[in-house]
Amino acid sequence: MKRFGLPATEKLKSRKAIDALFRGGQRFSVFPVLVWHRWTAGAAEPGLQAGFTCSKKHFKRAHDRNRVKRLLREAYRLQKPELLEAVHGRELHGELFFVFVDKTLPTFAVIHAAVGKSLRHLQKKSHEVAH
RNA sequence: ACUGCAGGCCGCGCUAUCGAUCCCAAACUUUCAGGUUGGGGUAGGAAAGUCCGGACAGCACAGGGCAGCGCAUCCCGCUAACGGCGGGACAUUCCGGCGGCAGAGCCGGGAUCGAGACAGUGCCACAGAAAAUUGGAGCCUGAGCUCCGGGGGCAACCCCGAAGCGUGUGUCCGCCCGCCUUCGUCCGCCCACAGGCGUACUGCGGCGGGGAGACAGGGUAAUCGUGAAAAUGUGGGGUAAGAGCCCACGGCGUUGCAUCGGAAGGUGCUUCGCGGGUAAACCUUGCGCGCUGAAAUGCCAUGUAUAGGAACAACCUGAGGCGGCUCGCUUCAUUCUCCGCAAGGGGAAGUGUUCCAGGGUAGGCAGCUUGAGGCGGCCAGUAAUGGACGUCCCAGAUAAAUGAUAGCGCUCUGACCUGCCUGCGCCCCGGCAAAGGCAGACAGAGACAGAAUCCGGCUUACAGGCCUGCAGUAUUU
RNA sequence: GCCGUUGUAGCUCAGGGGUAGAGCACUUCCUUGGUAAGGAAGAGGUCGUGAGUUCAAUUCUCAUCAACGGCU
Repeated sequence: MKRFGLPATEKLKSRKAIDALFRGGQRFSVFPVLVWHRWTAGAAEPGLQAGFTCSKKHFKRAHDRNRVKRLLREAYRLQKPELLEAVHGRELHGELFFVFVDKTLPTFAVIHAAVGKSLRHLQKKSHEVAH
């Protein structure tokens, strides 16, 4: 498997799963990113599924929303392997959702830093869940 | 060369690393399927707005009426179709140039939701007499009514006064009778008054004309501060005053004829008329329009209520009428006919059994990308566009791919720096130099914007660049 | 993706061709020992934006921008 790949199976796509995550999941914020997460212990297929979004209120143009989501996805893709290893070791299934909450178009550096920090935080959270 | 207008076109590139998705191939694990490796493809001119027109799909469809919606100069053409596009013309209007005293006219370019205001209805604030068969002021007329007196002066004229309007306007003359009556006035007498008597004066009275005035009535539409707009303009005649009332020359519309044009329409003569504007007010005329939309539609998986469909069975919706009465025809009522209304047409209806399906769930497949397709030159055409030929397959996602980072290049911009060229000017005459051009360095910027069934248009957004045509300005030849 | 509605004062809304209004809020004054209530006066508008029709547009037409709602 590619170390930095992000195939469709690692994306959170089911409408039901997303609704459940927003209803029953936990969240924390590393500005300008808001992260929702939910963990299932002892899952048959351990792994991660992630989704990315931003508000239509803050970005009117579809072109700008696409840009924000691409940056989020790219930052996640490049920094996730560490977390993924930890998750596989503890036999967890994690559902993540990254929401961009700022109103101005960001640079890649800002996104990269925020996502990296939130992923380290997530690793701590997964550790708590496993024990 | 610059500026302006109109039209058309392009709308960043390359490399490396790490990814996403679709297609093809290979081997691997293997139940479907999945990942791995290799190769190839992957956003626009507007993908946007969703304003028109279609393709495609489902449903509906006896034939009309009303309503509703849309279109609107003429001719020809293009297109699958259009409210779109191309060419030419007409009308209105704007701009520039020529022309010229001013104009007429000519040339070039732009804009136009450009049918109808002699079918009807409505509206036109404020102001103004009046906003569409109007009548205030003014002007003219006017039967009858009121008034036109006195004084000075030779006279011209001056002064005071009538009616009336209103605060200074406006103010007569002729004739007849000068007779009759004694109406009027003055004086005297009788007398409380009424009345009577006497005397004198005036010219009373009648007729005709003129002037002034108020008002009933009538005529008139030339003038009237307005207003966006005031009833065809100018001149003459005409009249009590006036008026297209009449005439001449015009303006606008219209009838007919002639002529030019294929037509809209133009020109000339002629007939009749001259009651404004507004139809992006209602409306009228002509033409066109079934409805819903890929979340359409078909299929698979899951499948418990029993709303639905089909087949079969027998009693076949309810009420009424007719006949040849176990049956048939017909009327009314309820319901459906998938945007409205009324009529009308068509179909169906209750019960049981069996089968299909099915409240829900929100997964998958097809539709889904080969098409009014792209590219290339050729041919036809002024062009829109069409034709044949060759060649290519060129996005297909679905919490939604087409990207991220770094470097190099390209284009544009510059209160800066360096070099070179031209050299307005200054002076010590070979130096300094405004402004401009070229090259380099540095810095900044690279717009508008992201497919969602697919096409044709329209509209809107857009850094920068390129091309074509026309006009103007300057310079050179 | 498709369909529709609404933009008027700080807020909530009228006005549907002829000088832009109401309620609340705001400012000043009166009243009160003071505040509220009450009374009097006042200020505040590119009628979302741009074109057009008209003598005249908040109103009619077209385009555009924004907000909101519905279909599933």
